[in-house]
Parts: sequence; C-alpha cells; structure tokens
Amino acid sequence: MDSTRVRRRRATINDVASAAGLSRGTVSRVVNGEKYVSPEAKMAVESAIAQVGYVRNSAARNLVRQESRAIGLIIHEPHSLLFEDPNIGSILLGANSVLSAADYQLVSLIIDTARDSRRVADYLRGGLVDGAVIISARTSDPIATAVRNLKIPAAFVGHPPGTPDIPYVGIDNVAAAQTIVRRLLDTGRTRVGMIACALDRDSGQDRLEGFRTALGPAFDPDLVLEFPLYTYAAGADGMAELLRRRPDIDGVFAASDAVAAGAMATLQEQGRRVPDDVGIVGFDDSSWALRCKPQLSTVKQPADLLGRAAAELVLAQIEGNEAEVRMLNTSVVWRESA
Amino acid sequence: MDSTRVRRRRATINDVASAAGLSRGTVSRVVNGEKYVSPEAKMAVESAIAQVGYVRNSAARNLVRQESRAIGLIIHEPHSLLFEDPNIGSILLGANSVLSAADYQLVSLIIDTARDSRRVADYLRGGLVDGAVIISARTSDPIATAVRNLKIPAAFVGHPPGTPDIPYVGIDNVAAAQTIVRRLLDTGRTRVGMIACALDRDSGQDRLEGFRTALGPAFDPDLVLEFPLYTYAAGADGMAELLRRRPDIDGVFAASDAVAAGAMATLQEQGRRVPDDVGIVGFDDSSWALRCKPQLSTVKQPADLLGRAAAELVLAQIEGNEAEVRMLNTSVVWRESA
DNA sequence: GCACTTTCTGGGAACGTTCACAGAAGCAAC
DNA sequence: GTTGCTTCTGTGAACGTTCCCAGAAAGTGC
Repeated sequence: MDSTRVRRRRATINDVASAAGLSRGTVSRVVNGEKYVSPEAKMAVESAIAQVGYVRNSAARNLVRQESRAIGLIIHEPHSLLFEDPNIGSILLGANSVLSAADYQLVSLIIDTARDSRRVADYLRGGLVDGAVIISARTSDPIATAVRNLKIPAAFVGHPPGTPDIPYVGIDNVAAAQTIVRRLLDTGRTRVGMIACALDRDSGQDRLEGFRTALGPAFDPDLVLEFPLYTYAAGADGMAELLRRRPDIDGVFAASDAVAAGAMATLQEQGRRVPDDVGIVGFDDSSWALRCKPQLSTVKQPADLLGRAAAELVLAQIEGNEAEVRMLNTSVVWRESA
Repeated sequence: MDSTRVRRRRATINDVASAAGLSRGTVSRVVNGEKYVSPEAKMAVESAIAQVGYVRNSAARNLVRQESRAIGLIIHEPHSLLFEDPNIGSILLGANSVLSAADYQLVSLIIDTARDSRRVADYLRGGLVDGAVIISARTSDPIATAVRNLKIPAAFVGHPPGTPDIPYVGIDNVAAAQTIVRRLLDTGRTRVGMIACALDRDSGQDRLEGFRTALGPAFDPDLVLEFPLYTYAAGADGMAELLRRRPDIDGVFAASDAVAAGAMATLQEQGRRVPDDVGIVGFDDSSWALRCKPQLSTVKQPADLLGRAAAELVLAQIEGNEAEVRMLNTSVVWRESA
C-alpha cells in the first residue's frame, strides 16, 4: 500500500546462490534445466528461488547469449483498417502459432505516426528481436527500407512494390482475380465493372490487373472506379457511380468483401436484384461474405497460412537457410451473389 | 547472397571509440546527446559511427539502466473476437499514442494457448517491459493473477471480476445500459427483452444488471437470453427464440451492436418492421451501427480513451504515484432503430 | 602567479547473466 | 597406487552498455 518509493531491488542469481549455500553456476544450471546437478543441490536451489522470489533478468541473459528469442511483427495500417480488416487478426494468430511452437515470443509493434516509425526501427535494430514480420507495407514505406538496411531476418506479408530483395509471402492476386472474374463472364454477364481499391499496394494493383486481363478486349476503363481503401463506403459510392455511368451494368468485381457489401446495399436500395439483375463477387471470404443477402461469392484468402509462412520464413533465415518467396493458393468460394 | 554463416559481429561502442580515436565514455555521451562534448569530438564520433555501422545494443543498455522503456499490452481474446471486435484496435491506438508521446514503446503480446500464457508471463517478469496493460481479462484469467504476483505497474481495461486490487479503467456499463433501456421504455415499449452475452466478464454482467434495474418490476427473466460471445449469430438466434417465447415483443436490448445487427436481420426476415413493430438498441457504436438499416441507436464507448487512460495509469505507477480506478463517460447515440 | 569554475575526456566499476574451464570427489579397473 | 572416466561444483571472463569520479585543459578574476 504505502510503497514509499523503496522499489526493492530484484533478487539476482547471486542472492539465490548465497541463500542456497551454492554457487552462481549451479543456480544457473538449475534454472536452465541442465544436467550434472545433484538432486540435493537442485532442491536447495529451488527452495531458495521461492524464498527470495527470484526471476531471471532477460536483459542480462539476452546480452550474453546474443539473442532474444523474440520476433517483431510490424503492423502499419491506417486507423480504419486496423478496426475492420479481418485478415490482420488471422495473420497474427497464424504467425503466433508457428513462433510459439518454436519457442519464440511474438511481439507486435504498431506504427501510427512518423515518430512511431523511428522508435520501432530503433527497437528492431537494438537487438530486442531476432527477426521481423512486416504486414501490408505499402509503396515507399520507410520501415521497409529501414528493415532492409538493418539486415535482420525479415519477411513481408504481401509484396511491397519496389523492394525486390526482401523475402515475402503472398497470394497470386492476379490469378485469383482472373479466376473469379472469368466465372462471372462464364455465367453470361457482358457489362462488367470493377470497384478497385488500394492501388498503392500490390494487392490492389494485382486485382485490377487480373480484372483487366480476364476481360481482355471487353475491358472498359470507364467501368473501373478507384478508391484509396478497402471499405464499405467505397463500395456503396462506387456502385452508385457505376450505375450512373452504365445503368444496364450486370456484373461487378469488388476489390474486397467489405466493398462488395457496400455495393450490394446500393444495388438493393435502387431496386436491383442480386444476382438476377447484377452479379457481384468479392475478395477475402471475410465475415462480410456471410453477412450479405444473398451471400457473397468470393476468393478465400488463407490469412492464417500467410502468417504461418511468414514466420517460417523468418525462422529459416535465423537458422542460416536461404529464404525463398512463397506463394500460397487461393480458392474461389461460390455462393449466391453471382 | 551466399551469407556463408559468417554472421559478422555487430560493431560495439568500443569499435566506434577506437575508430574515432576517443574513449568509450565520449562516444556514449554523443550517442545519448549529453552536454559537455566538444564539437570536434562529436563530429569524429558521428563519422566513426557511420563508418563502422554502429547501432546501440538495447539489452546492454536496459541491463545497466534497469529499465526498458517499453510497455506490454496483453491481448487475450478468443479467435473470433480478435477479428471482429472493433474496440481492440481503438484501444491499441489510444494506448500507443499516449505511450509514444512519453517515449515508450508499446509491445503487444497475444495469448492464444496455455503455452503462450506462460511465455508471456516470463516475458513480463524478465524485465523486458516496465509495465503492462491487459485488455479484456476474464474471470479467473491466469495472466491476471500472474500480473498481480509480479507486482509490476499494470492496468486493466475492463474490471476483471475477482481481482479487486489491480487498477483498471472502464465504463459504467450498468448506468449506460440503464440509460438506453429507459429510453426504450420512455418511447412506449412495454414488452422488452434482452440478448445478453459474455457473462464471464464485467461488461456482460453489468449490462444485464443495468437492464434488470431499468425495468424494475416489469423485468421478466424469461425474456433474457444468454450467449457466450458478442456475435452476430447470437443476435440472430437469440431474436428468433425471443419471438418464439413472446411473439408480441416490442423492444430488444442487444448486448452489442453486432448482436443487434443479427437480431435486426431475424426480425426483418420475419416481416417485423424496425422500429415501428420492434425497437432495438445496441452497445458500442461500432461500424455495425451505421451498417444496419435503420441505423442503430446505441451507446458510444470511448475505446480509444480507454486505451489512453490505461496507458496513463501505467505511466503514473512507474513514476511512483498512486494509481486510481478511472471510469469514463459513455453517451447514447440516438438513431432510427428505436 | 594563484585560486576557482567550467568544459571536456578517460577509464574503472557495475548491471546480471552464461559459458568455458579447472578441479574435486567418487568409482571402477588394472 | 595409479589411471581414467563420470558426475558435480566453483569461478574468472565476457556480453555492451551507463554511471561516476578523477583529472586535464581552458578560461576568469584577482
């Protein structure tokens, strides 16, 4: 209660040693579970540890061992996405499960301001982590170049344009977009538009590219709208504009499920039936997809596998192996919206 | 490319010192921006740092300074919520902004398995952080008792039942629930039910308590349904059951906006008009609230302020001040759903 | 020339571990 | 009794910083 500024010194290994009547070395061996320590010594040390309330100081340990057994995961997202993007949580959990099994601690660092960016870079460089996973780095991301300069084991989730020499994991957004758009065409749609988002990232650019190539000569640049972020609002506004430009539109590729949900709301408000009048497909297979009526046809993105693969890439580099780019498979989930 | 296992030793402060022809002490003073170092020495050190590629080793620094200037933020959520709960992101960003301003690094640690729980406890105890914020700890949470035993500066977001002696920040869920439910009554509803969730947390329990007391003698335990988590599905299923039990129900308090959205979907499917036939109110003012048609009346929870306040509580304790519980104000956002 | 202050630099000690090595003790084999 | 092996323990050195003190150098005032 009255913690009068005493701030009692933490017990050290030496305190344990003298309490147990043994040496530092023996205590260390017990703490680390090494062999060659007698049963009596072990018991004496253990009760001494309990008595003085010893816990090992990690800073000292990391210093001498020259490793931290921690991996940083850098989240660099605009506010709105940190709240809505369901993939981030899955990536986090996927990475955590791999690292946890390898006895590494995952520490997540979020970057919100330029000040954060500098502080996080310092954190990474200081040796407090043995490696890093960076998710959704965008073009000319300062942290991306920082990590490259540091030369610590690192992997990106998603390929940041313009940084060719850092290993990453990702999905083939072009092929996935092609597949789902082609199926839209196969079901007879001829006037197909796209609500594109986040063209400052590989995912946004590649989905658009997949759309363009799937349509081939039927591609009409006038039916492609661009928005900065994957949001419900982008879908709602984009759809309204598409209807204005082309009232007889009969198919839409939304760059994400949230976007698709927004588009569907606008359509239904204006009295169009989905999928009868207009077919919609999304991307992500997030909870949005099931929440829509009719439910969305979409591309399932293996977010947790991305997290796992990125973690594995970092661990491989720590073990001195060559890290190679990993592309994961997506699959189309065919529901009722198209 | 062929990084043949060399793992070149990192440059230390001594390498800088000899490259600059100065002493360790002077280099340290330059690195830490202290006064009493001559302009020439400063320049020599700076160019030597660039030349040998020196970066400070944080483990060594933390060891001697006995602090890390990092605060842990422990996220202990079931999978489903980590993806959907919009409050978590806001809390994170709120805490980060306070800590960033105070030049502390926020490190988030997620707990998914029992193994994680132990590892995170070790991380906290090892001195790698100077304090901790714990969000959404539930009854009998192992990490909650662990933190208490460690006696490191800590604060909870939300009051974990059964751990009275740890400071926390929260909102008055009872009063907020009372306010919004009372308004439901004031607009003439007489047969009002509740879809309650997460009774293993203070938020779930207190919202139910607020509902009960607001209704007073009109309270009918038969019109309260309980679900484990705040989910859309709970709302959809709960509403269906309420309609079965009481077909002429005319008001519903959903324990969260996601729950309310599910309930609204069920109602509309069954041909009930909102708010004309049945009024609905939610809790959180999350993106769900605006996504519903009609939009939800709900309680606005200042998630980012909760994060900020929790961070401030931890910093206060680090500075040796008494930490006191902080309750933040909520406000009712009145829209069209009731 | 002397005393005093201010500015600047160097280096010993400490932070709390782990690691490597030396050596003691016990036992078995000859 | 000597040799050799295994088990167990203690201790010096190292990890890379920061802190503190001593002292040099330079400036100021008499």
